Amino acid sequence: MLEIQAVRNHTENVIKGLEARHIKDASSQVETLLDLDDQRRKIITNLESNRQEMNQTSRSIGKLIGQGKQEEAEAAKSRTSTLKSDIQEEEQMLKTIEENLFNILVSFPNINHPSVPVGKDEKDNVVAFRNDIEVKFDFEAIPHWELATKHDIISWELGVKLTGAGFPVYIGKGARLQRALIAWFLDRAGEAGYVEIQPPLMVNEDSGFGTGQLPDKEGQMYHITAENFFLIPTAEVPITNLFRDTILNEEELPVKRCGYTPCFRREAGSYGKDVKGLNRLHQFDKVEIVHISHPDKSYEVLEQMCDHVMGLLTELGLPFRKLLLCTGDTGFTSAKTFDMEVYSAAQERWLEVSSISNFETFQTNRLKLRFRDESKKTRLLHSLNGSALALPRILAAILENNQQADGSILVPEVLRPYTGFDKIG
RNA sequence: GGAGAGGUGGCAGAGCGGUCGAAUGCGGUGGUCUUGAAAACCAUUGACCUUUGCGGGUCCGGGGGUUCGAAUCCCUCCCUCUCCGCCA
Repeated sequence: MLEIQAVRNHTENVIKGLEARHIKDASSQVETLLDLDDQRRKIITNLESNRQEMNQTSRSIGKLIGQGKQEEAEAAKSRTSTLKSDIQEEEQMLKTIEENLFNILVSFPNINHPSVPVGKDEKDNVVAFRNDIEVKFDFEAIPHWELATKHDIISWELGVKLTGAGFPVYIGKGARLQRALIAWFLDRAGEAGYVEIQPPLMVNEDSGFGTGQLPDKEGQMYHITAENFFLIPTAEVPITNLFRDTILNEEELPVKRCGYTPCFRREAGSYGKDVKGLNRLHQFDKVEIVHISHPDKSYEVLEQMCDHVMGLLTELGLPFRKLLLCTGDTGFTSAKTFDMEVYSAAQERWLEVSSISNFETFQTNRLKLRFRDESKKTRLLHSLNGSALALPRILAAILENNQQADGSILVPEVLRPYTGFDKIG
């Protein structure tokens, strides 16, 4: 959620930012917002002076009665009843105005960083880096869903039997390879200074609001109605919410956390080749890194996080590219996002395996996550997170890119200590 | 699932319907003392909103009510803890 002060102080910027995001009627919406804010502050001023008088008068009544001045006490009482109705009326108005204000404010996406290219959709994203690994086959490469079935390491049918489409069952070496990836990712994150967290996989509404899934985006999450809990769509939600309503000391920064969790997404409306095999699932595994940063350092941190993820991809020997997302493709809560995509030689397409974002104060404003600066003032921190990494597409890429002419699949060197085997098949 | 207890400042823990943003202790910070440290002593120590500033206001789990006035009384919702039952 944008800070109202920021909208007030940098109005032009905000309007431009919203327009770059293709928000309809950005400038008139902002105008409405500022108008409401104005009304709000006027009412507060009035309300507070009435309350002041009310407090003082009420207090004097006690004294007057004590002194036996009944008449004066009665006069004061009648004054308070006038004040009381004024106050109630103003409170009601304030409540309405604040609700309207809040509704507009939560509907606004984050404003992009100036370095983010203006664009409409994924076609306008910019390739920021590409490594020089190339995968070529002198035989007919087959996609991972066929490889998985052939080696009996993933069963789509059994997943359907147990639950439904998008819930695959990993078997034998398939399961082991997943576990190896998770362990390796966590170990590497730990080496990079991220403290490992095992959070709950369900969160309450407050948590959903804190990271920006609620309101409005609840359709993307599985909802446990009996308890009003939500299955987490990413570890970002519980791990970032660890710091909800927190004031950190500057010495405690930066805060670095990581965690492995399954992620649950309804993915309503997805279909076609995008959802084939492991490309899009309702439940998948992911290791997430979360960073709470001093506002002056967050863009430095964003690059560090990207470097960490690129390091993983390099060690896995996968062809990848780093994309800077344009304004139209950046997520609702993010100010700047890099996606990492791995090339799948068998599918002949790029697969998104990581998304690394700086949310600046968009989440921390909702979370009330602040720190005390040198002058002892509280200020909002910046929050960032990134997948390091999401499992299914990495698994898909490994299977496809590492397939051999004899049909077997080589396990990347770095994973072998974790898998205990060198190849599948 | 059954029964009970409770939700107050960073923590612990008082609080008569009015002078309570709230005693006290611990912790934190600054100081005195000390070669230094500890101890002791003194002082200080919440967040938010509004205001250029002075100041003012709000907040004792959330919401509502009674009252001139509510942390204190009433209603309601939420949450936590303890015991019993069931159970990995």
